[in-house]
Amino acid sequence: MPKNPPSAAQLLKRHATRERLEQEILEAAKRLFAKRGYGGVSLDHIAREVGTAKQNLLYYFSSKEALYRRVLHGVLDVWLSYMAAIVDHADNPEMALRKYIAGKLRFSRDHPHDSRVYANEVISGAPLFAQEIKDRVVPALQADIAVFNRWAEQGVCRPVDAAHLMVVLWASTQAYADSASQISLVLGKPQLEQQDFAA
Amino acid sequence: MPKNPPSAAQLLKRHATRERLEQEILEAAKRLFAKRGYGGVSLDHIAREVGTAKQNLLYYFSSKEALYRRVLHGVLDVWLSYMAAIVDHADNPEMALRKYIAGKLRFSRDHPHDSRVYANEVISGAPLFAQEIKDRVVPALQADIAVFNRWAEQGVCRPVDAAHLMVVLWASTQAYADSASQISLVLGKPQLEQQDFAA
DNA sequence: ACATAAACTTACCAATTGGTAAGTTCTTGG
DNA sequence: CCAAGAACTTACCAATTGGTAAGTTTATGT
Repeated sequence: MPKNPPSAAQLLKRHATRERLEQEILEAAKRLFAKRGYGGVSLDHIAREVGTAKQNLLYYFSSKEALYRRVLHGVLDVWLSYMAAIVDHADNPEMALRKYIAGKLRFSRDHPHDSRVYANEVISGAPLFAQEIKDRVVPALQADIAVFNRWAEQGVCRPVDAAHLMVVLWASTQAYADSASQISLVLGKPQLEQQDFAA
Repeated sequence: MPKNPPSAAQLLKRHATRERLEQEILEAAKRLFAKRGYGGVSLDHIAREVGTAKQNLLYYFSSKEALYRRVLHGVLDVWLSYMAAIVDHADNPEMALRKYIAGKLRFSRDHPHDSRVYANEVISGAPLFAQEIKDRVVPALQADIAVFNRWAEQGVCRPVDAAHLMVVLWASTQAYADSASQISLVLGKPQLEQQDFAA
């Protein structure tokens, strides 16, 4: 009775191809969840977009909710990666702010789907997201808030309510992804960048 | 063969009771659409919330989409009613801005469901809303933008890109309704007002 | 060649979806 | 009391939902 333990190299290759399709699924699911929200998307929908069968999705992800959770997790990864900028320039408030806003605008421009999935989840009260937000987002935000408060103490910038400032920054930059359809309706064309750095 | 044309008074009364239930349905639908989005809500869901049968909804509204359209229309009514403030103080920029921000914050506080329905629709690309936005929202916004531009010409305020200023204002104030769950997670308590007028 | 496991399909399933058609109850004017 | 319309239910319907179970194909190491 021959045993067939696959070699390490083959395991890696399989792992790679599997991950590729998995990523494809996650990507398609993200797009659809971004547009229609969790309840508005069916597994069939996602499967057709990827070009496979619904049951194959369930081979990769044990349930719709599990798939959605993975999407959320990935979204949060990207989001946080764009958030790290502010601490890097902890010496110069204006520079830090500019970098920060630029980074978040880049996030909105480069990852609009991520931004919308995030927004959808927040609007619906973050039923599945609350714990991850509490664990990963809140600490990051509070670190940033702490930086602002330190600046205020040192007199290097005006004393603002940093928490609410963060809310305003977050909302404004996020808007350029979430409300893209409306903004382009108002402006005529979808443009960004130059005008925004003024505000 | 006796004919029974109902009297004018009775017609009014019937009309009134009918409208009351209709409003109840619209209210419940609004809450649910706000939380779960269009695709995430079923007619059964709404009917149960109102305490009647799904088929009775279809007696009042010819289809799910028709109901949703009515909800959207109502949301837009409320939204626009809170938007009229800025033109009333077309003489004093700071006063106008304060009134404006205060009004939109009041909207977010008093009508969070409306705000979220609106946001959901915008995020999903406004598939059913585009025309109404074009007809009703865009003119209002452009009127406001014109006011700002006039101020800039008169030198009574700094020359800003008014369109983007409106985007930022809209996003920031809206956020206090749409992202309520996240904001309260960051702050600990859900509070408003005093801190915001500072920003 | 061949066994084995991974990758993918086919065949179902009960529950729910939006919607139609045909009743039935309620109200009201005469 | 009764005709008549409005308000509401009951009974369906085909299509779709998320999910399970049991196949079948494909790749791979020996």
